Amino acid sequence: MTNSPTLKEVAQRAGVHVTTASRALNPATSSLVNPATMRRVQAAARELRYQPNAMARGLKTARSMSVGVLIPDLTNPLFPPIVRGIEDVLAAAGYTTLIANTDNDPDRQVKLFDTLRARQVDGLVVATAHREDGLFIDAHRAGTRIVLVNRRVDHSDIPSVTGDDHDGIAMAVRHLIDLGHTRIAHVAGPQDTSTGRGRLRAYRQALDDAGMTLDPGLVVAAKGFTELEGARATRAMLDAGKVPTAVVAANDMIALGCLDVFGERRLRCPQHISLVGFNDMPFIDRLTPPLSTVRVPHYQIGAEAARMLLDRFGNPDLPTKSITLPATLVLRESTAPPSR
Amino acid sequence: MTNSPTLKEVAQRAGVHVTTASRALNPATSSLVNPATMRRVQAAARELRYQPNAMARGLKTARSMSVGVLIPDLTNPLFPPIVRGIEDVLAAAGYTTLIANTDNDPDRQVKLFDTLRARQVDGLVVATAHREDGLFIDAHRAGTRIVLVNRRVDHSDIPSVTGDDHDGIAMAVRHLIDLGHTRIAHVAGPQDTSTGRGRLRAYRQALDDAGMTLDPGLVVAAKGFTELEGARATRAMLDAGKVPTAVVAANDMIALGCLDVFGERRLRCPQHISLVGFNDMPFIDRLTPPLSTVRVPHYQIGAEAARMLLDRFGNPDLPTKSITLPATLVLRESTAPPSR
DNA sequence: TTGTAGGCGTTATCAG
DNA sequence: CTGATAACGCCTACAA
Repeated sequence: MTNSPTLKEVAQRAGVHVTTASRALNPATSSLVNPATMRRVQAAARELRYQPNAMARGLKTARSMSVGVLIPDLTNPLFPPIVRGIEDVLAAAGYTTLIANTDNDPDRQVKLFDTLRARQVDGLVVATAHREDGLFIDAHRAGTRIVLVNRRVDHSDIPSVTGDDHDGIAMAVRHLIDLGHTRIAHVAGPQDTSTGRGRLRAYRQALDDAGMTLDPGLVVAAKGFTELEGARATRAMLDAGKVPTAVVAANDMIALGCLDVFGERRLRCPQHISLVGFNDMPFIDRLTPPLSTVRVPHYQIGAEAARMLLDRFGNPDLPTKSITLPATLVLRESTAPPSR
Repeated sequence: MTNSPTLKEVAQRAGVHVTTASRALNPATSSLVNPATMRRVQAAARELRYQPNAMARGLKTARSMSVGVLIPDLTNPLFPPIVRGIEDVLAAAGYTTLIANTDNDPDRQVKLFDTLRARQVDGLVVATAHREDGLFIDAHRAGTRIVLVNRRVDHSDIPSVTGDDHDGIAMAVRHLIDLGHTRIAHVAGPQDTSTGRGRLRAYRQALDDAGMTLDPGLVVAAKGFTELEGARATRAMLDAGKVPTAVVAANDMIALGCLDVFGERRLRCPQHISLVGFNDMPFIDRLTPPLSTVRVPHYQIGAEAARMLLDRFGNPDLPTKSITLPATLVLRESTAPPSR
């Protein structure tokens, strides 16, 4: 951006040494400087619209005051609220957020991770972790500050903030049972993610708790949390002759895919078949029909993760913790008693 | 991130001087170095997972290899596609994107602008400009590299990439006229933005071109491109006793607000009243009813803006240009002939 | 082809 | 309270 004024110029204008100017402008050290000179320096800084050069400062202090955020894809409406939560908390603390889209591509993820390292980010918020993600396990072990959001890594003590998957699914299944459903299917998510796996387990357990036996044909797994994959998996189930009266989708994107297939097969929702999603992502309430789903407080997840990261900056030896935020069942119009 | 290896360490491991290591690792200068030593250096770099410190490099080269992006709010589904377009092009050129949300708050915008300046961004992509936006006019004049997306600034030669608002609205109005509508309203956007103003003008002109006289009561302006404001403005129009048979909304968010009010007033869309939005933002096709709207290629707008910025980095004296990308009318189920 | 010296803008550490 | 000096990690003349 052309030529930013430097501290030296501010100092000259104020008639003091660079060091003094530095001290005057730095809240932490400004108490050591004469109020009068302080005012002069601040005036000069204001007049020149001085902004300290973050790169120079970072080089000296070995802190970039920036945090990297790894997400699969910003255009998936699930993530912007999380990112906003992160940004709002971080910005208030003076940190800048660097967002990187991995597109679920491991190579890309490594590359982006390295770019972020090159930029000397002080820490990372990661929404793309897989259950056995060597990249983050190693980095965490090596001392990189990482907080996981949404998904966890198996057998690892990387701190994390997630929604209550287990309880969310339990409520969804319970709700369908209460409506009278007995053939409840699950279109699961990818099993190499903690969310995909955890929600499937929760579904199994919920049926078990209700004393219902599970029909393995009513469980299919999507290979990604996408509409297309949700549709593919649902089609596979239906094509195998398994027609449930209700479906619990592993997330809202997958539920969208279910809905697409219901349309193809002339299955009206909720008259012929009920559907529950997961996440309550933006705009899912305006679908036809408005989707019943499990709400997870995404903004708070992001905000909490950022706070956790900041805490760890302050005290690097803080014990690892994992926060689970409560889920809520949001009933709209995609669920109804089974038709006979 | 703990202690990144430095160039010095790489050099030591390879048994060469720092300078040589620097040259070996830098594509531009690597031709000056002995192939054998080059291999040694590269091996050492790989083993240490060396990443050049972007801050140190930036300090020396006076370029941060980063670009700031100013948007109102990431959770508005209009923006993620634009941001993705920007990021994809920029990342391919080795640039990092810094996203900042202004929330339409001028003070916040100034603050974020300064933060970005502090980070020494090499340029800016701005989606938040107002028609008379002193901040960007001044910055542009002072030599800051800026490209505007979506919105323009009046009487200014800041380069920009926008969708074809005029043609888009013209097609929408034409379509409604062709369906037989004669009482066509416009819920306009904020008039201090080029999009809000431009679309209103286009609406007027389109009526005029069709030889229809404009009923001033059928034009209301929202104070923001939001669902709430769209609803407020629509309510005001209806409360004034003006009931159109069709509405052209200044964008999809406003259209959402229109739909809300139609619901309140028991006006069925499209049976009783037709509606056309603008932007074709994600998920607007899954509404009840699926919204007819004007599609603007947002990803391409972002990508094109990034390319323009890169061009200007390469040649700072490039003449300013403004690119307009074509709009398309997307007909879905929110428009129908007027009922009698 | 490789090494030496200096400096980018800032702050930490001394000394005055 | 203020000033001098060095250093952060990298790059770029210039010299060898």
